[in-house]
Amino acid sequence: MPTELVAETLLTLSIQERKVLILNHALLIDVTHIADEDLHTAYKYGKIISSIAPAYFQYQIAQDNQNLSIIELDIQSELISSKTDKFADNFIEWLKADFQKKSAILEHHPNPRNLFELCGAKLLVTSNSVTRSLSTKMGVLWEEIANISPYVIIPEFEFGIKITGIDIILFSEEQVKFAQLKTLKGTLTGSQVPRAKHELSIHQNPLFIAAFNLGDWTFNDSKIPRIAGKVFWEKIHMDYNLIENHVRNMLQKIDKAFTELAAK
DNA sequence: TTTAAGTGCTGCGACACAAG
DNA sequence: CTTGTGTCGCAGCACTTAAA
Repeated sequence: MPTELVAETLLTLSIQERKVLILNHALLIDVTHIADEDLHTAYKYGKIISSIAPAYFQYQIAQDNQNLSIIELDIQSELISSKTDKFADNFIEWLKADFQKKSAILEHHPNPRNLFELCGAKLLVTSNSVTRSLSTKMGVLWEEIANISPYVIIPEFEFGIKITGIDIILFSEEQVKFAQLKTLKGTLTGSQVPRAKHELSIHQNPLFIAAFNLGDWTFNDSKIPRIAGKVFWEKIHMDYNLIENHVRNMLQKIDKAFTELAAK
């Protein structure tokens, strides 16, 4: 068992090795003051990661400066579009498969799972699964795009570790912040809000983020700040208009593919 | 009266795990 | 090794109540 954990050693390892190392160190963290047992591991991971995060961010930022910096808008644009293009391609493939799957279900209709299947409404049943699936998958896309920034750490991508209630860790105003990243301001449904507050409140500098400044807030807490859209992306030195444009192209491409499949 | 906030309900996909 | 099942996190919508 190593005695201390520093960013420099972590950076030389594979994701899997990082995970093991962090797991081992997490065992030593005291959690007796955390009431909710379900959040014990989340608290441990938070502690470990916040201890190495400052150096980790410094490294990422230095590395970014050395290479082709994302501060260059054309480079940033290139990085974003590679994500959105890939997303569109993958999703359209999924769309085709989903249409076929739904056709098969409607032909045999063994056990209808919802009203649309029961009634053989092919386009409606597909629309239902398409919008839901699209929303969910895009949630991950925002994380991937944000991860382009050296001011961001996604624990899952970087360490292979999921922290309950934490999607993203970011460095801004000289602080390491633990946050949830959602699509819209109103993404969280009523019953999910108290849980989100609870999960965030055990970490230092919690933050609630909506990737887009759309809808109305459903998250409201006196101690946990919230930010949306451009304000967020600027904090991690990314250009909001660039992102919006690439996402617009992506969704229009997907929309077109959906229309064509529906017309068949 | 209109607007905002709070709550409960729904379905889909990813994942873990057990049963076959 | 495959298949079924349960849990969790993702999303949107309807409704009620309180505030402006």
